[in-house]
Amino acid sequence: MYTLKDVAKQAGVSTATASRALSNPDKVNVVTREKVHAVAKKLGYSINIMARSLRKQESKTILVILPDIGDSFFYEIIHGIEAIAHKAGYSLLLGDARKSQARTSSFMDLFISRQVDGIILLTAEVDISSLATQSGNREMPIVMTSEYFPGSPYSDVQIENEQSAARAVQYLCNLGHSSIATITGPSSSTISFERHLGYQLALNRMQLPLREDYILEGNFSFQSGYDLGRTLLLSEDPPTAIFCQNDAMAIGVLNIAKELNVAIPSQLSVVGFDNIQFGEYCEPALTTVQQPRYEIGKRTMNLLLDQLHGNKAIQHISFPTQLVVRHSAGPVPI
Amino acid sequence: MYTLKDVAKQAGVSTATASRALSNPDKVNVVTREKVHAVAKKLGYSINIMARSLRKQESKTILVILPDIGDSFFYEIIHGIEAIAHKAGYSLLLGDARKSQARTSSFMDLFISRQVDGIILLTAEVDISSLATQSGNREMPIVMTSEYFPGSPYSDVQIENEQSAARAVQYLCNLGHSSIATITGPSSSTISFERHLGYQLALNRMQLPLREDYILEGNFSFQSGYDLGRTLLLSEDPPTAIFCQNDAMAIGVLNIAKELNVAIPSQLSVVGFDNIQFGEYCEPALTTVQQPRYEIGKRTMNLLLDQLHGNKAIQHISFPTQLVVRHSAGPVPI
DNA sequence: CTGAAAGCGCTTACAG
DNA sequence: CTGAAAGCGCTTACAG
Repeated sequence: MYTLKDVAKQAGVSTATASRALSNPDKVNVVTREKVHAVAKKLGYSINIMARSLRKQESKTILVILPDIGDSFFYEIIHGIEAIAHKAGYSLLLGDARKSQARTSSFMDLFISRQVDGIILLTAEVDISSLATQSGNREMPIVMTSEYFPGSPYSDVQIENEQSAARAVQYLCNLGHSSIATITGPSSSTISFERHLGYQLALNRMQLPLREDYILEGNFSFQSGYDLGRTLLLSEDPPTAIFCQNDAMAIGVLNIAKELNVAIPSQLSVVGFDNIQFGEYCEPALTTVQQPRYEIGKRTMNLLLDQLHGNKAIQHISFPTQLVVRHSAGPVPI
Repeated sequence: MYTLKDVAKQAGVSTATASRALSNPDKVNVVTREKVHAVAKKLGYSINIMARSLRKQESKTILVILPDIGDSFFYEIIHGIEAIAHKAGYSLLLGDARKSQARTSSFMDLFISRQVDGIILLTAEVDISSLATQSGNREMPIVMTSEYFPGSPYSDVQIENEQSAARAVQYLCNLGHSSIATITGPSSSTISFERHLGYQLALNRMQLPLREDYILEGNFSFQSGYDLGRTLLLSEDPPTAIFCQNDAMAIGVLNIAKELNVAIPSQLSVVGFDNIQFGEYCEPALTTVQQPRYEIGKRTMNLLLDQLHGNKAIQHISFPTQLVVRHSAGPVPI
């Protein structure tokens, strides 16, 4: 393993010059520069970025905190983040929120403080105040996406949750449904709250009553969709349509419906939210709401970059969505 | 942001002692130690690991290279790796192989050299020789899993691919099938090769002929299963069963079968491999081969730890699997 | 355009 | 048990 010192010596220059030749080419005479480059290449020299980071007091690393590293919903977002980050010379460090919580001492504590120049939060399930404290009053650039805090002091990029949900429910109304139930996310989730607002809005617009027994709180998991779907289908007055606040729950509903021999979409219509890959391969393929996840990721990282470059203004961005009509929703049964 | 120097000063000791109190508690007088700890806590001090890494010449970081960061197949393995790594004080850095390839200069080049104490390869799609060169003859501890090179110079942990595939195909035979096709992975894949050996073995055992037209090469993607499934189903003499070398392709077959109105399992039996989460929610639920992914991940990291601790012996570990019988395979149609 | 020197925040022989 | 000092591999004012 060669160091800058080796390169400098072989090139017959000081380490200062070698460093400049490699990192600030135009501050160095062209012939010197080329000599250094040649030697570096010959030796297979590669910089020790820990040393550089230590010296420059920046890690060129972004911490991305996800709710669950196993949930594929986030990957397109991450790819978007990565695309921009890479162009700007930043690397990504992926952190699992559940662990971060538990490991206040080791994980957060360690990473937050110095290893990381900024943070992207894909979850609201972090102790944001401890996060602030940990970073020792040094203001850590933070951007949230996918989830956020109401009245958040951080920039965030979201989708139009309310309108999107309203449009999905409206779609069911247009198919003739008037008994439309909903399975929401956990009450702690802001986006769930907003999507539920959309559900209410659509019903309102159609002058349909809000029925308590048609509003069930899930937790965004397949299992909760399955369980609550059963509750709805076995109730005295089952709905003819269910709007699920995410696809995993919608797929859960599809499964329990199948089990109970409730035909979809002829007897029950189901609409999801997110457009995860699997929804396309469901039986029947899931009608759902598509978010521009890659774009969201890119935008999120760009916002963070802004902050990293000293722009303090906090921004709230909202992307529109699209209803993806497939085969899990149809006309109301007669 | 406080440094060790601040802690030392406030505690009235040298930085050497402060450092020892924090990292090597028993090398320090108990009262001194506690004073240091108290100050550290009061100040919210957290170590700058870049400085430590630079000084100790170790990063306490493991690079995990995956074929595709979006493929959820790998997450349980990663969780297993993480569990052991964390206990041993290591962090994980996730790398996407496609990018690593393309970015020989930035990604690999940078990470391989010093940021990382060891590497876990979940793919064979890396230029292993460049990897060796990049690491500058310093022998980098490497363990492979999920995929490997035949006659690999690295330790690896695998599953019994051949036996597992043979058992799956045997299961189809036992259901009365004799027209059993297979959709394999790419020919460059060692595990695909082994699974195919298992297919051949089972057919052989049952004295069934190997038909060239029943052996199609896919690439482990949903789409290839879909496409090749169509080829098989529309052929003159379609098989009554298809063994797919992974679940994504099996689900592709399920979908095209549905489209072509081929009933599963009454007209066509399908068996997959891997037991990805989605297979359980398919219609019908997928019969497949279950690998102990979490255990595999743990074992892999343990092997790497061995090497990190100086144990040079290379080991090849093989885990058994289990056939998960669900509803995508049934008796041969009469 | 180039170099000597200081310093980023740690750890660790070496003395005492 | 404790401290002074060197050093990990860089970068960057400061001089020249």
